[in-house]
Amino acid sequence: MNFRQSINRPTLHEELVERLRSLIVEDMLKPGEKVPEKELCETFSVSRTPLREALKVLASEGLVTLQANRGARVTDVTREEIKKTFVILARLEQLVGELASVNLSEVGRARIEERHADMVAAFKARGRTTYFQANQDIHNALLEGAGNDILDTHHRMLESRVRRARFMVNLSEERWAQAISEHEDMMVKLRNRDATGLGQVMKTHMENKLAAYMKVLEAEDRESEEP
Amino acid sequence: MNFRQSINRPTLHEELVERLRSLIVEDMLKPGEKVPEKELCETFSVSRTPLREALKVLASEGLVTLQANRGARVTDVTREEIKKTFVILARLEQLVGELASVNLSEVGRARIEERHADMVAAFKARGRTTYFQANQDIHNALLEGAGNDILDTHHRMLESRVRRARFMVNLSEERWAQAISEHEDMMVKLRNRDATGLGQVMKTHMENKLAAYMKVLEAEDRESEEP
DNA sequence: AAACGTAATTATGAATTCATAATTCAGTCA
DNA sequence: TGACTGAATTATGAATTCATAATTACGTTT
Repeated sequence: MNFRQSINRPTLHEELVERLRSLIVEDMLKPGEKVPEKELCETFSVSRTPLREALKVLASEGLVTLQANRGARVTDVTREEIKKTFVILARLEQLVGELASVNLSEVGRARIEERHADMVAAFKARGRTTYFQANQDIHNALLEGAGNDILDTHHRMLESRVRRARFMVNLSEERWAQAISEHEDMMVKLRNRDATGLGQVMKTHMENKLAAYMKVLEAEDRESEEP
Repeated sequence: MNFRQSINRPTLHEELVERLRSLIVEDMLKPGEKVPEKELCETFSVSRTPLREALKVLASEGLVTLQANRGARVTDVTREEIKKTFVILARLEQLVGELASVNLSEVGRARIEERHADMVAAFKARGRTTYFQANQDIHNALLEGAGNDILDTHHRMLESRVRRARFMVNLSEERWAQAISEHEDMMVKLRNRDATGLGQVMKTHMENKLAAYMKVLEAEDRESEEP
């Protein structure tokens, strides 16, 4: 039995890392903005020490940028960096696919199929929130099913940097339909335990996400040029 | 002109992260050992605050493990974790190869060829230290040539966890020769700007490193079983 | 002597304090 | 009016202090 869990009272800075990460990923703290140390200390009612420790950790993840004597700012992820991150994520996803094909239990696979059905239903009903949730669940389940916690850690780090980007991508109806079709493909490959196949699809899936995102951005660029 | 450099006095905790990382990677602080907070404060003559900040960062990189109210220990990387790390590294190396093939300048490539020649010479003279250095330089140059700094960051993080492992691997004469031959292959692919090819070789190179490492460990296991 | 319990010591997490760098803002001069 | 100067204010990095958890040392009991 595992007693760790029950005793485990996470330390303040750990909790703060989580909370701050959420604030950034959920876009409550916007890119480029200064991280209001004092204010956050008050809202979380902690002293500066653990908060600053948490900022150091987030900085090492790249979510926040520190400047000596000028405090922390939410990293403004440039388009170039988003590209770079997606390129890496695509490879990690490929690996996730290959590993999950081999390591995922039948029970786990069945659970993913269920969530997949939910996701398709959400698509048909155009329920974006439900869709996003199911989608997220599937990816997390695959990641967990891969059985490589270090892969998991790095995947999460990279993903948090481009989370905002991923949100806006699926807005296009065309891309949405394409994503669903890619997911269908993933389920087929998973059913057949086709490691290489699933890896390939997941890699492509991610690459298409990037392509769709860049397309959205370019459209925005054109708009702002000639209003 | 860039004045940043001249003004740039890195903060204490940043410097400490570097120093501590070195201590761990160079095996001055051994796995499983407690990180002697007080002692290190004295040797670096800093207070506990920046040192502990540095430890938090190293913990997020996985180099150190924190336990609430029990301080920090150098992470004892298990065999399983080394495997998991190598698997990821192999994929990242593959990506490095593909990107470097495309992005590396001719000048950069020439410089790598030079270092490659040094490495081969070191191999022939059985100069391990020189060999390791040249090898490291080549990999760093490729990583830099890939032109993806985020890839670089994550690669370094993962590599630092298995640094010790990589050191002992090349000890076998057989593996050493194989590594040289793989490097020759890499140079050919790089000369031809064969992105897929270089990626493949580099992936395999890393996978072979893992295999060799596991072989060494298994041999050690057998020894300890029947002395 | 070994096992237990308890007091003393030490180490740790977090708050507070302190020195200094950065920023703001009022006042001056062109 | 607007750019510049320098004092006042604020924010930041780092040292110190404080409360508490963990560890050690020691004495007691069997």
